[in-house]
Amino acid sequence: MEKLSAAQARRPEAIGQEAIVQGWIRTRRDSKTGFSFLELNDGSCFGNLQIIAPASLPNYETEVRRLTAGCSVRVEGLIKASPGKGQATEMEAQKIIILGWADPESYPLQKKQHSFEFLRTIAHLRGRTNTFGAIARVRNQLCRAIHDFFQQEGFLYIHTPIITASDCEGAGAMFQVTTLNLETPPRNEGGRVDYTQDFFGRPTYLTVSGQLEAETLACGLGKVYTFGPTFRAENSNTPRHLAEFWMVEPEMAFFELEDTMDLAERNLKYIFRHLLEKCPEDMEFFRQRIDPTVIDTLQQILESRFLRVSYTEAIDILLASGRSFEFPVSWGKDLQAEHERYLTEQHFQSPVILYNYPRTIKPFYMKLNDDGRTVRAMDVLVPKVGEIIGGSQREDRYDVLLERMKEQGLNIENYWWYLDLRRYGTVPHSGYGLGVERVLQFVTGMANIRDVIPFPRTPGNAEF
RNA sequence: UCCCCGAUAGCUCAGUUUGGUAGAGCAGGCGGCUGUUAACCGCCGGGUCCCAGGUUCGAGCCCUGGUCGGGGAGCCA
Repeated sequence: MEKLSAAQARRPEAIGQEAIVQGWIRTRRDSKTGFSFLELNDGSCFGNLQIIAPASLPNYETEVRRLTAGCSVRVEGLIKASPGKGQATEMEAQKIIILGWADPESYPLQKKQHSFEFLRTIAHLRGRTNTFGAIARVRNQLCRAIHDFFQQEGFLYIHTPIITASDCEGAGAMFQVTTLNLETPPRNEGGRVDYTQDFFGRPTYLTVSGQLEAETLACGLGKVYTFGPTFRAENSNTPRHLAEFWMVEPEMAFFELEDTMDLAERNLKYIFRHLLEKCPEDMEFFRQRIDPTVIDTLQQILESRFLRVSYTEAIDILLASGRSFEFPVSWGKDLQAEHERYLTEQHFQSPVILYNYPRTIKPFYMKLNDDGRTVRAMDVLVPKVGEIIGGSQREDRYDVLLERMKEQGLNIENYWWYLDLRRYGTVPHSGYGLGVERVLQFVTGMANIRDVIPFPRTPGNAEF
């Protein structure tokens, strides 16, 4: 007998087939006229497979009638058209084997809504809920869409290192990686820790971005992207930050900033279209239970062109808005969350690409404009979530880059290889970073980033 | 890291204003009813009121400190 997933068994084509399905019970409803309804979910799709368990089953009274949420079962039976509403098919069970009981007195999940705060404390079980099942499936399709998009665009998928010796990549505090004994580290004559005895013979860290390494490969292979975990040791406690998150970083030789904005727009639209096509049930769940606007918002975005607004124009818009912001607006200061929200949610009511930021608020690697005051940076801002893409054209002139590195106090010796890219056959090139969890938040409407990754890492929290 | 808010049954919460040692719904058990579908109806069991001090005849409630969680801010994706 063939094993079917719940997704397969729910399709009308399966009617008439004898099959085995396996999964976890969501709920049981007894009918006194000689059978029970079981809702079985195996994660293969949002919906449950309805099992009809007749009282004639030998273990009906002893076992089937004791099934509660969370129990795991194997069911053999016949898939039939369902006379009830709510599902096309159902399985009439011929045999039900209980694989594992779930004591209802202690099993934490019930057939009701739980708070996301509570579910976070049982992250090992929350994948069995509607919401986290839907997120896992959307996350999967999101990653697939990312790969499909870049492959179709002719990019090479490359792997950049997780462990890096760059002491600063312009993106915040880092986690140190060491095999030294922290209780009694070796010391040199000056009394400082002797890192020549560490595993790599020098201080090393978890990467905060694969960008610099991606640049080296782009300057030889053309269009590349890296996609992996990224680590930030910032003490950030917000619904939009994780200490460990996933990021896609395309890097393109011979791309100017305008090419990059176009790519970012195609990239996001490709993802949104893919998710609407591949996850209609899950997206409908998010629309009904999480945020009623998610589907409409994505569809509107697909039909419109992203606006491109320079930082200077954005400042003018904010100043002319007549709004009183908590943080005053002035040219040269970075935009605050409230400013970005005003632009995306009030003024434009759509995603916006801001570009040409003041040099003083951006990292060393961004290309200086001819005005000497701004750099070729671009951020894609979306309503509610804020920045989901940050990118730039990279500085490709050796002298200018060296000057900016000194300006920002970098240890030049660690970046000799990065400077070499400008010393030998330098080319204009650009890239950006796309935060996977931020995109997931945007498309699902989930308010807290800790609920779009299975095992969130945040300050003080590394359970599971 | 800063500023607010919160922690009461397995879960979601009320009770805090005005101190007098706890309630509802859901979940669970039992019974009823029904091709049901977050099923429905009745009964029952279930609490270290986050922790440690303090005030008081008496603290879930007031005070102090801590722990954990949430929201906002900064940093950023």
